[in-house]
Amino acid sequence: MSLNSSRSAGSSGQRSKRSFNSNSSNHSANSNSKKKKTTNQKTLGASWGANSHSSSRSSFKKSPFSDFGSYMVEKNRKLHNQFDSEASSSSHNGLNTGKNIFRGVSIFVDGYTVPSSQELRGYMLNYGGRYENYFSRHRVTHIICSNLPDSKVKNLRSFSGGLPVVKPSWVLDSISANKLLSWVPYQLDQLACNQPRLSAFFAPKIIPDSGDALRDAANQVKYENEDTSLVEARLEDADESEVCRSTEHRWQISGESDNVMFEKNNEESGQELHISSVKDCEMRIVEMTTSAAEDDGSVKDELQYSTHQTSVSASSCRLPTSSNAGSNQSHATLGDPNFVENYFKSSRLHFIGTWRNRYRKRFPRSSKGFKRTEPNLSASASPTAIIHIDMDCFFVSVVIRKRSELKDRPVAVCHSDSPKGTAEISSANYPARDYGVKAGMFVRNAKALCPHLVIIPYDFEAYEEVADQFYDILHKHSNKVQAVSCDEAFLDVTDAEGLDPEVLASTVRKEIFEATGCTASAGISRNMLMARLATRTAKPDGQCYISPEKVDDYLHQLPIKELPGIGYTLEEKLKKQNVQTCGQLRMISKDSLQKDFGMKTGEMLWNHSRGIDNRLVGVIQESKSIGAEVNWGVRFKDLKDSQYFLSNLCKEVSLRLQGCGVLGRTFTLKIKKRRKDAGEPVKYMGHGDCENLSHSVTVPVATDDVEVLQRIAKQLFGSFSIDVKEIRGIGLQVSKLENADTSKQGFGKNSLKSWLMPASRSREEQSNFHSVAGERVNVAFTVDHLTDCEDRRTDGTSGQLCDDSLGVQTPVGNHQSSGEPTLNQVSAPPPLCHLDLGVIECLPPEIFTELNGIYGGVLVDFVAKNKRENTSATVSHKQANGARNGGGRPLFNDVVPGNEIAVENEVYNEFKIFLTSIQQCLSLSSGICH
DNA sequence: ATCCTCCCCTAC
DNA sequence: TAAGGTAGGGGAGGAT
Ligand SMILES: Nc1ccn([C@H]2C[C@H](O)[C@@H](COP(=O)(O)OP(=O)(O)OP(=O)(O)O)O2)c(=O)n1
Ligand SMILES: [Mg+2]
Ligand SMILES: [Mg+2]
Repeated sequence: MSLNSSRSAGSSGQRSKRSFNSNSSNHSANSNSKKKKTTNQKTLGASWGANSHSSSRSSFKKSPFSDFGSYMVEKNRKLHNQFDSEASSSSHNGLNTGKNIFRGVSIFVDGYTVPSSQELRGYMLNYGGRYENYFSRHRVTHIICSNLPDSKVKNLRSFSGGLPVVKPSWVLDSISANKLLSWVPYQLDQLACNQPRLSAFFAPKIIPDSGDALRDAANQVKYENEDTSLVEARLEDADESEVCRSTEHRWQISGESDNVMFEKNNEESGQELHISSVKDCEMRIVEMTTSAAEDDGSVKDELQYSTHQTSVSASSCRLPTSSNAGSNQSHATLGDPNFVENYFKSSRLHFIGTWRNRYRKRFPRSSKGFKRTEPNLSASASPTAIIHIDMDCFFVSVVIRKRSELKDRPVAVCHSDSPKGTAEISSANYPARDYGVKAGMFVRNAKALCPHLVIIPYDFEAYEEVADQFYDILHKHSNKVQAVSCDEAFLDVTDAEGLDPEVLASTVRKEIFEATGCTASAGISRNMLMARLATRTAKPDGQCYISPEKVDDYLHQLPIKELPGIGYTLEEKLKKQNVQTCGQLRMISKDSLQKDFGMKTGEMLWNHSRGIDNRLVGVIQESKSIGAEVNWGVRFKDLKDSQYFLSNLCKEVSLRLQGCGVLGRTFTLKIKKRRKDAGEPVKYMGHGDCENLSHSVTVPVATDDVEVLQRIAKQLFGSFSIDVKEIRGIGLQVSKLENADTSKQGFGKNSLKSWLMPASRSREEQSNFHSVAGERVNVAFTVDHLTDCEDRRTDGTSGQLCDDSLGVQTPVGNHQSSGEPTLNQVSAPPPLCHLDLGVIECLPPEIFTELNGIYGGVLVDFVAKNKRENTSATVSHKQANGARNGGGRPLFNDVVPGNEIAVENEVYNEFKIFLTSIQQCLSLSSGICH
């Protein structure tokens, strides 16, 4: 194949073969030194953004008490701020009936506790104490912890600095007793002889020595393992039992038909233990579900999320006795209470999955994709020039760039170096690939293929840094950059006048190498599809141009699996039609493809097999959904485990929403349920063969509030009626996103917001209150909500315009926004903080109850709180401050507006209709609330 | 037709 | 031990 492919635009270390375009004259490898250390601008809340991450990491080394997981910097900042405002507000909301039991007490919670640190925080908040997210000898008066592993006791002893280290039951018992009890009887047993030591104040709580430890372990690998029963099997992932059983199950192992190990895992052929307890468990879930679905004002507290204030007032007397401190540790993976956090911290897929959002923050540029009708076709229009560029074996390259002794050896990135391990290879360098080692493979299979494979650990921070440099360079050379992933992007260089795209690609690659010490490869062609394919040919450390005339030749022999968009399943389906190459694919008519695979997919197949691709290189559009899921290490012993886990997942999702500045209305809970007959997965702590279930609900008020999320998630969870022991994975996804700023302060031209607004915002509005409201309700609500409980951005325009997020904020007085055509659309009900207390208080009780239900039960507390406060001040408070959990009410209230309600006011009447329509939306869109 | 929900598929 | 996430595209099938 006479494609114009060249190598070595950048590397001199292993200066290779053909050098493209001799322009790359002299860039020696040690030009590394002149690297401009890219600055630490980076992202705000995201984990590996150098700013947050490296700072949190370095502080982690010094201060063992700082939280360091994903988003934790942001989280702690918020938590800190929140405590004060929550505490001050709760001092007015009547919850702290128990007076200020903990006045003068300031606790720091270390490690896993029962109840959770968040619950303890809630107790302190409501009973006059303080809660510190970070340890500080100056502020903390008591350290709370229970049942630390011995390894940690020593450290605890050294940093406690003479402060009391007591069990959580001290807090609970004090609440029960309604007075502050002496902490002495509650001193941690393990520290009974508590010796104050000021010195080792910053002794690490956990030692992040992973790198060397891993390598040491590698060096002392025992090769005793001779069980190598190598069997020809193509399916890595399957539990062995499944291999024989199911023909239709999809094994996601891509293109791995080589030798892999096939182990017999015949222990425990899936017997059900404790049938009775399983049944019992199900019963309880069912009970919860129905009670939640029915109109049931009083709620079972023991099944609630560990949200502080609520349970305090309702069950503070019961909790202390019911929860045995430290007895039950069976959360996911050996009872790590911070499992979610820690898990994400180590997950490579989480890293690459969340990278995009970090990139968004780093380059919020809104230079939008350009429109062109026929970008692809005839040469008559200015021929497009697309460059696709991708780092070579990215994760490996970054780590070994300074270890030249490894460059020619087979190397792979993996958590484990065990020849028996089921850890996955993340990336393998090219020498390793010669042995057949590939990303996604179990390390034991990789080792079997390549016994001398060198395993190196992850370094997410470094990946993030190199990715930053990578994109800095790309943006320098083109303003049409479409990020694909942390190591891969498209450039549209059509408009790069006078610049040969190949020269440009070469330049860019050279700069990347000089800046990062890592090589990249590039493909150049007329569209994104062909550019991407060209990159494959170019790798490693090369570039390749595919001219329009060569496209047919290039594709003819190409296996269809190589086409982006064709994965395992499509390949298999097409194989059944005797289609293996693009040439064969072309023989099938578009109609036939569309009949077999659907309209869009059929067309995609038809187009791609011909090298046609009409996509445009464009800026990443705003995100449509945000979620988090964990499908590894998930093993629940009882309902409590699962709810604790889910609660943490909600926290994570809430933080991500806040981190992205969006609120969401649709919530989807995904559950992986062990398939019947599926035994313990081949992969350690994996999910194995599962059924994937999902339920979703759409609420009328967009939110990012953790408590609302928890409430919703719990409700959804209940709707599954699943035995928690069968759960192998959980995920929560939020969609129908709205911009938080416009949602919270933008005033829809056509929504309830304006007339529920505090009068202070608009005098005019106030004076016209009745008439205006009446009119508008008529137009906007009765019509729209009935026809359309649809998602809508707060700005009617599809939302990408910066104008709206920036300035517009149509001052309320402008409410008429005069006869906008958008009157036909409607916004969701306003955020809590925008409700006019006066209006709310005057509502008839029935309507108030309904509204409260719509707001997830927090309205009652909102009113209670605000009645005692300066109303105007609360407007600026974060919504969460007002979103106090209202004592475990069901998420949705089923009180149907009674027909007999005396309507003395037209406004109320319209409002009632609005509520009713919302109610309909709710009950229809969610299968769980009738 | 067009929407919605519940999936499946794909890519990194 | 090990860290199988994330988000968009899209199809099937039901409700409107
Ligand atoms: N199954 C996978 C695929 C990718 N990655 C991570 C590691 C890779 O280094 C990075 C980039 O993915 P690429 O597909 O670009 O693969 P590489 O860069 O490693 O190799 P190549 O030279 O083929 O691009 O994403 C991963 O962890 N697991
Ligand atoms: Mg790559
Ligand atoms: Mg890539």
